[in-house]
Amino acid sequence: MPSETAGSAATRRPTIQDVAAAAGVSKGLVSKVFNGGAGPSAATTSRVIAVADRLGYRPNRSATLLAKRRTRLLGVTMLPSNLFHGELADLIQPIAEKHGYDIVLGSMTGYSHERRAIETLIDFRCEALVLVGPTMPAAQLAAIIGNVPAVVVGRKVDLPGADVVRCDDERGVHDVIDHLVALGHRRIAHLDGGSGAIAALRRRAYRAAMTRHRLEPVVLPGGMTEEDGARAVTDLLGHSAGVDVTAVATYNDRCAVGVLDALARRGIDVPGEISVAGFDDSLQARHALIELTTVDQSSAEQARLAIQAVMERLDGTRAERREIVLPPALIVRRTTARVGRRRGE
Amino acid sequence: MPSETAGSAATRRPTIQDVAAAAGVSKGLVSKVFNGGAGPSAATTSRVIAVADRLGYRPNRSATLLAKRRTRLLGVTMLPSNLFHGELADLIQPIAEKHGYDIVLGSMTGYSHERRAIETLIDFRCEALVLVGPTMPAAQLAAIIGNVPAVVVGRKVDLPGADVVRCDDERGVHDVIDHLVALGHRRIAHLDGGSGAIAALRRRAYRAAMTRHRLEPVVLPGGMTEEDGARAVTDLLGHSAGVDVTAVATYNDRCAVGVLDALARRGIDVPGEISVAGFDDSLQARHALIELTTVDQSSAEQARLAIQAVMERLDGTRAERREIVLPPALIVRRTTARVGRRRGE
DNA sequence: TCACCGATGTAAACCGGTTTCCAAGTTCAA
DNA sequence: TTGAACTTGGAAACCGGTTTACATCGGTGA
Repeated sequence: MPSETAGSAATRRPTIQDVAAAAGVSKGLVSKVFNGGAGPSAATTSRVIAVADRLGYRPNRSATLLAKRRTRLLGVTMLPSNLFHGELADLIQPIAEKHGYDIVLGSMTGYSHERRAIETLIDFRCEALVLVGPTMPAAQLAAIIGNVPAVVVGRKVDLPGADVVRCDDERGVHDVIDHLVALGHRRIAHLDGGSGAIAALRRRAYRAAMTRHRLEPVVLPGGMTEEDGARAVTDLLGHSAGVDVTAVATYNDRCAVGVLDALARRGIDVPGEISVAGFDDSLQARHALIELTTVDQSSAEQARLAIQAVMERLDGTRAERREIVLPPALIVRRTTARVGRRRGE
Repeated sequence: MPSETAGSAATRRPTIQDVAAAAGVSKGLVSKVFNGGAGPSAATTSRVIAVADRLGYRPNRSATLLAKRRTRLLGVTMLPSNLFHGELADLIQPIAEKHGYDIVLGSMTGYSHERRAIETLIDFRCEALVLVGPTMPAAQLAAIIGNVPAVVVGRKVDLPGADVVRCDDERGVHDVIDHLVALGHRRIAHLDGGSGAIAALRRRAYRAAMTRHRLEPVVLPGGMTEEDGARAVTDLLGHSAGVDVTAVATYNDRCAVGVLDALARRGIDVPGEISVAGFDDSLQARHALIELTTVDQSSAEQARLAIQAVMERLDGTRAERREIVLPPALIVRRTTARVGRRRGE
């Protein structure tokens, strides 16, 4: 039996050199065996593979990445606790794989980590980035990604090197407001999504839609989560000004669910007393006990188009910037209804 | 102005060699500047940093990983679309960071990808693994992780090298069944979680609890998602055998939510006609329109203990295997009630 | 018999960092 | 004044692969 180098450290992983020595060939040849290049004969190939198997050899990823010209890695930033992001990542994975790319997830927890997450992905030499709902200012974003091909998903942002795939948020918001106005609502509040860029966009769209209907906008400071939605309701009902709001259009479904929660706890009927509309058409929204009126952004389609865009960049098929805007679809469910009377009136 | 090497390829990222050349020092010294070792003087340090800044230098992660003895990387496997996993990953990140570790997310989509996800993390030379709810058989798992320190979260599994942090699932299930029995239920069905290991455990616990109460177990084939829960209800009500079930204890909250959904669509009152209990105490469960009776597994505590366990392994503080079992907490909400009369009886 | 060719394999450079070892210069105490 | 110790920095080995240039060899056609 050929000696396997020292064999002293039971802990050290075998390297390509160990395999080469055990098989009695050079390490260059072993590399060719695994990368399917011309050179090794059939006999050698099977012998090397057998030895590698016996030794439990697996190539060192870092070394491979360092030595190879291309990494075939796709970086995807996401917020792990955001189900929308998670679903998108799930959808992206198999598509990227079909194109021969592995994906690396960069988890951004909170705002400051967004920068770090992107930098980490670039440091791993990802060939392209898929940025799911980044919240940074465009200029900062541009500075960080430099000339790495990127596609931004879900947010309107003007970066020379980055494509954009998103749903037409403005139209989605307008559709919601039109729907509520058609139901007779006049005092329609918007529960916003905080300081992010998408939140700002939807807020502006809300203001525009209200103005178009000659109605006065009421923006409630909110956030991205159920807690934010619930808290906003507490704030709203605390003020006397809030009591005559008959409908709330929220930043996303999560907020809307929080709003429904808070209203239910107070015994306020939806949609009898207040109508509520969300945004995303998440799984939660479809639930029979919730049946939230919301806007579908067709995330599967977004995932597909995002990968396609990035692949075109990598193939060199296309160099000019592209923005793909998908039409949203208003999904009317149970939580919106014709404006009604207040309890006790 | 010092020349910056060739300057021809505007695209190539500057390397440590470029910085060294531009600053007029050796690359070894540049490395020391960034890694805070003894050697460089204050003047040199600031000069090198200035040059690096100007050039936009960032170290190549692969090269660093390859050259360094330690990677200070923690691999975390997760299913991106699973909110429970996402929340756990979110909780793990800051704790790991406090210990000086970065985390790499390995996304496993479906069963076969679980192996690939773990292998990828090992190939990245993660020093330790946090496996969130792995579904593989223990023997396979052992073969893949080899002697990489690992902690399994949420699942009872007996691997010599791997610690386990989990909630006492058996007790959680027993608590649920005891609770339902105390409410007078006798025909209590279990909607199981499919083929995974955790599902098997909870299924067995359910059978044991029923047997203890001298009741006959009824296991409905389910799965992990809302759809599975809803489908199980359809199946159940299709059979005449199903109609006398008065309570359903599900594998997790997601199924339970699906069950509630399906029941609501059929106009079956919960908890008037059927009681439903979940498992996880997820955000969904707490919602005012749902108020699901469920079991809390204190995921924040699990995250903390998981990192602690893995750090002890890495520090060499502890070598023997440890299994930490957290007590579950039954959370009684609205969806379970004293057994009632059927509609129309 | 000779020049040439394809198949197979080796040696060495290289990817971009880190780390060890050593040299040169400075400072300081004896 | 000398030499020990400390500071600062450079040269080179190394991490584990990939890739290029080249060597070797049996076979082949002229």
